[in-house]
Amino acid sequence: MLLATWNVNSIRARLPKVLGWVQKRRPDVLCLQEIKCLDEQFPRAEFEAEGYAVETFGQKTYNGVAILAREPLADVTRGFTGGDEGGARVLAATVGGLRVVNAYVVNGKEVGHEKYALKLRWMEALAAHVALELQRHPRLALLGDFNVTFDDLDVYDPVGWHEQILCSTPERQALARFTAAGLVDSYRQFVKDGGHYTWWDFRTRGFLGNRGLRIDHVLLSAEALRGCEGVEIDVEARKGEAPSDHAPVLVRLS
DNA sequence: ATGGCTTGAGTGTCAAGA
Repeated sequence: MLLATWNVNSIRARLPKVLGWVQKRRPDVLCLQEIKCLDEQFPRAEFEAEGYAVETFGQKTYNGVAILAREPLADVTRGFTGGDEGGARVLAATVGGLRVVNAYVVNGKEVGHEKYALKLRWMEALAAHVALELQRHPRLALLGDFNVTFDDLDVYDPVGWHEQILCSTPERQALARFTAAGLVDSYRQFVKDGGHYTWWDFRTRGFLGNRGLRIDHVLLSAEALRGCEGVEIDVEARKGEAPSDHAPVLVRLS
């Protein structure tokens, strides 16, 4: 099973890019973040025509997540207890015996901002939710845009980003709650060196100099990790006309 | 450089992203 996550920064603005990528890579499960539309505005028919089942949890203008899968999506849940404050950001479903939890973590704006406090609260509530999901579904993947780096290996300029948003100690501690609950950062099981990122700033043209951050993650339970054969950040998808500012992350599971 | 770029909303310019 090929499992993927991609913050597409508007599915309607990115439709040709995402459709072309799906045709090329044929992921079995694709989790999307920042679809930025209502459920009824999602280009469902275009993906169904490619053989995908589609579940969405959207809202007007901001946020919004979706799961596409080549097998039926069962036990679909939208949001979680304690997560309403952040908007439409978490969508879960079971596919092929794997519990898939698709998350778009609150950005937080800047350290100390009220949205930063919301981010930390929201992540704590999500950790509690995922712990419950893990009890019921030992084979689980929590994946998406976490808006947090694990450590300085995930940062192109650790001095410049020191204790800044996406890199602060409290955010990293909140991220560590997921690993403490038994989930593993699949990427680091395979890639031990730095310089591998999933997001690059539009404004500074960060992609040109690979000035990026690794903030999109695929976390796997021990049972799911046992079948993990490889990981990839598809930087090719960050190139070309009108790309998202994020690249997709893929994992191969047996 | 509270900037630079991109999107959505809505038709002038701001909010939000990370």
